[in-house]
Amino acid sequence: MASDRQVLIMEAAVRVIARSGVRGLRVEQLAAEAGVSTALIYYHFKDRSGLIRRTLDFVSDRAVAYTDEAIARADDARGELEQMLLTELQDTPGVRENSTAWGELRASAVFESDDLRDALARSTRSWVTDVAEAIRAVRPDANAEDAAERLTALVEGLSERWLSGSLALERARELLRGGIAVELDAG
Amino acid sequence: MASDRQVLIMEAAVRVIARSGVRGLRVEQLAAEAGVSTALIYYHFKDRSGLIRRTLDFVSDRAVAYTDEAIARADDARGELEQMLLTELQDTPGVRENSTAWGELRASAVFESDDLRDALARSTRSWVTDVAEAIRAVRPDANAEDAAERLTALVEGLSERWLSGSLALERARELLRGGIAVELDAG
DNA sequence: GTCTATAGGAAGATAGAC
DNA sequence: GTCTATCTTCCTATAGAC
Repeated sequence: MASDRQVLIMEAAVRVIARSGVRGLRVEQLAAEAGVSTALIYYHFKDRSGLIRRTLDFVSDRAVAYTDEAIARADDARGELEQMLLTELQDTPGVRENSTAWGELRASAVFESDDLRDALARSTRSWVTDVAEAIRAVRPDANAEDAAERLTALVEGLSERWLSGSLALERARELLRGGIAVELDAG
Repeated sequence: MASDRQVLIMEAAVRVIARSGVRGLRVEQLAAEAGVSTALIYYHFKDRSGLIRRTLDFVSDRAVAYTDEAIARADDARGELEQMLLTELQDTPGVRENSTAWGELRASAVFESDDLRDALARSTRSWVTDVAEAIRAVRPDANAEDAAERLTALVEGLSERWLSGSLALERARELLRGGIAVELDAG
């Protein structure tokens, strides 16, 4: 249900959000980035919060795509799990953009409508479920749901620390690998 | 360096930020909350961003105070560690306010000056160090630094999920308790 | 130090032509 | 579907009296 034009605008929105935050996104600035007029943005997305809401969906779809690619590169169940989580902690432009935007959307949802919060909760749940499944593939006896929920929350916490300059990327990745090991060791 | 009036205003600012976010903070609204005029706020804090910067220092000082109180209530080393971390996941007005503001600080630092980022990194580091020490008191042989960094990042991740409506508070607390157990079990 | 009143400027949103 | 032009609202910040 997203036209080419809409995709173009949402791609630009992710770039702007990654650069200035949801809070810093100005419709006029986005229009310039996308090479369209502000009126067109309102035409396609109704209003600013509609735009943000649609962009959130867009970002989480892209994250799913990244994750799928990452899984494809793994050659065993353990590697698949590591890939699923470590993918979010990578300094390639696309991933960094996506992670930054995701963190922003999460943070701004604290003050936004139930609509945005629900969408975010659904995306989160779906990610957790996928990770739980990957954990079961490695350790069928584990409490996979809890471990998955912790590991994904850990990824978000580490990612936010990385992006806010409190933690070096390589250190964040090392901590995450350790966290995976710890969860898989535990009953 | 903070007069009574300034403290009054910053306390009100934390309440407003917890309710509307840093981006949602309106100077006029803050003036009403604090029971002063907008002009007085500019008189004391120069401008909006000066106010926010000072308020964020105020928040991290308060977080340290909460943690100290929590530690005092514990009766053994393990309880001390749990208190230090679980304190941040509590739905009392003061803590929720502080957690919300802290999350806002972290999220907005992604796009702010090095000054703010450095202050945040220092506060984070100091928290991690305290937690690492508490871990060593329970398990002297543990890799306390890594565990502390993961557990505090986990707290932030869970807290953000709670505040953004993706996770029930009691579930977040349960996951955190589990996380502490898992880290203490591991070598 | 503190207030009232207001200047001045963004930024979201829309009207109307093409 | 898309643009140019503009309206209106809202908000930061200051001037000036007390």
